[in-house]
Amino acid sequence: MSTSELALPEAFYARDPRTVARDLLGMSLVRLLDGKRLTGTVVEAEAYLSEGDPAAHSHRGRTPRNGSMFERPGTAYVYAIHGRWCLNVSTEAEGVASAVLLRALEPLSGLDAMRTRRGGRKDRDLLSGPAKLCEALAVARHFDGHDLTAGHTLWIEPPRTPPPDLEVVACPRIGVTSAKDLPLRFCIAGSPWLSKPAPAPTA
DNA sequence: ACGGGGATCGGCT
DNA sequence: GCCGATCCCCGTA
Repeated sequence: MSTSELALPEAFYARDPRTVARDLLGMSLVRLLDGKRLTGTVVEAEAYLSEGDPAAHSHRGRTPRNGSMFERPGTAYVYAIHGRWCLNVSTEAEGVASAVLLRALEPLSGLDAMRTRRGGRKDRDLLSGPAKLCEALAVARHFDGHDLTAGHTLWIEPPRTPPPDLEVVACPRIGVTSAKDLPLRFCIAGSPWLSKPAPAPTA
């Protein structure tokens, strides 16, 4: 069907996951579903590093599950945790295991479909968590290995009207049991759409 | 408003 | 069999 020319290219993802996570803030995630366009603005993302990061799934080497983390930058890595799906993007370089986890989005379009899929929860809770956004956008295991740079069915693109001067805060990641203190969670400061509040930016 | 605990299930030991 | 890169419900204030 349709293919978007706007999808962020491999070169965007072929950088340090911290840089990619920060630069993804303000971008639009687009999901084509049943002829409808469901979109949201990325407001929260976490980096998982290829080296010195015991919280990364790839820390103990390649397995059948985490293989997409090693694929070319811009490849989707979808994994299950506690019976739910979460969406990552592979970063850095092919053969190097690093990724950015999409943790929260601000709803932009296709809200009715999202509300249906999320069981009529408050709009505030449609996309405010890594597994919530996957449920709202119908992202599941079949997207593991999907090429997000192809502009097909699921991709990320720049916003129509670029927001002026985004204020970004970095803080520790949510839910990890190791490497708790690394400031690898990146949020748009003051956004009401985060999975959890983030500290105020240090002036 | 906030925090504790249970549900849930695929992947790995 | 155990352990999560989670979510939701149900207590308390």
